Amino acid sequence: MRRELITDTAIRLVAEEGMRGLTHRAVDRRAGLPEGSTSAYFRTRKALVEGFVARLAELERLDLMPDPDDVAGSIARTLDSWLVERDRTLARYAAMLEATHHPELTSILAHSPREQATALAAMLGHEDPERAGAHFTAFLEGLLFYRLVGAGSTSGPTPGTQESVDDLRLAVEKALRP
Amino acid sequence: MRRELITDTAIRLVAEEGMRGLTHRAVDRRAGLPEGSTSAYFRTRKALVEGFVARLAELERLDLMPDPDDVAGSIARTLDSWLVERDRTLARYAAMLEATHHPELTSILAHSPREQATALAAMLGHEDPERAGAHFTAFLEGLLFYRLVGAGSTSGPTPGTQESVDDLRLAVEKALRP
DNA sequence: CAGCCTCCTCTACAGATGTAGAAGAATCTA
DNA sequence: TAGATTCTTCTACATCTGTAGAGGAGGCTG
Repeated sequence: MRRELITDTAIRLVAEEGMRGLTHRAVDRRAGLPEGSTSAYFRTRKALVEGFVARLAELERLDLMPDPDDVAGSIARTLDSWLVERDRTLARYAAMLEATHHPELTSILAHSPREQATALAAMLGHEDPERAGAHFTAFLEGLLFYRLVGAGSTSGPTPGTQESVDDLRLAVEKALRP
Repeated sequence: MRRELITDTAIRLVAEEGMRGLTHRAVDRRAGLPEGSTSAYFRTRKALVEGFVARLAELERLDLMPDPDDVAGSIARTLDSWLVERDRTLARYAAMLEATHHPELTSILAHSPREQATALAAMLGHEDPERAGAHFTAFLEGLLFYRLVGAGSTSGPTPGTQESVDDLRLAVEKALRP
């Protein structure tokens, strides 16, 4: 339980201050724990990073498989929820960037929406489901990134509003067209 | 000139080790400069970060406006070149994430491909160029991110090859369809 | 009850980091 | 050439960070 308090705090810290802000003592302070606690649970920094990434993966292990009656709508709602959970999504980006030079994180992070997207594309009758799935995934990834940290973060509709969901749905619908 | 050596080294460092690896002394060592050099040119870490981001923006200030005779192809080639320039693009992602909690970086980074994308969408006869431009930009952003740090980084074609450009072109063509 | 085990807190310490200033080297100006 | 100005290197120091171990609090087992 202390363990989760620590990893959850780490996620918030990374979202707000970047990987650089993730230190044992900073987590202690932020979580209101006595100094040394984080260091006791995660002896090395590597362990702390892996712990926080694992927690992230655990929190995100919701399936992307959409409601067949409203594919675009349900995907749009999922995306919007990720925009609302800003901290978690930002922390995930930081973790993905980190995985670039620490390959062991890749396996922890892999929640592989790609296979799901491929399956989805096949389901919808694309001729090249493999590629279409990849492009579709890329598009979702891009929508999210664009709206959260890219140019769309200042200009787009406010996450959590109907307008935001509608905007996303329009984009998703377009991406789904074969 | 020493200044550029320092900022260019900083870009490489950030790409390879993340923001956490960006320290005055690390830059000195990496650039083969005597200890203290980076600290002399950029007295504070904030200055160092701003310096490296500014250099990044300077290097990327190439216009995205594509060849009208081969819109998809020229965009695909630009994207592929960004995949090839892996370090620079990774550093840009790190900088964008950093800008999330250091707003002053936003203005340095703003190279606004969005307006260009909007104009492009209008040119191609979209009914809602504003929105279509945003979606198009998001899609490009996503393609890049997906292939460089996302799931596509392990499975996609090798950047710099014809196959890579072709794959990107297919995606871009699709995104351009009204 | 005694002993044991787990969880937690505290403290220590070597090394890294941010920052600043002193002093030397190089270049320019007159 | 002499002096002034800028560029460069070196050094110092307070603080932060990663890491480890000693020991205490509390509960569980027999």
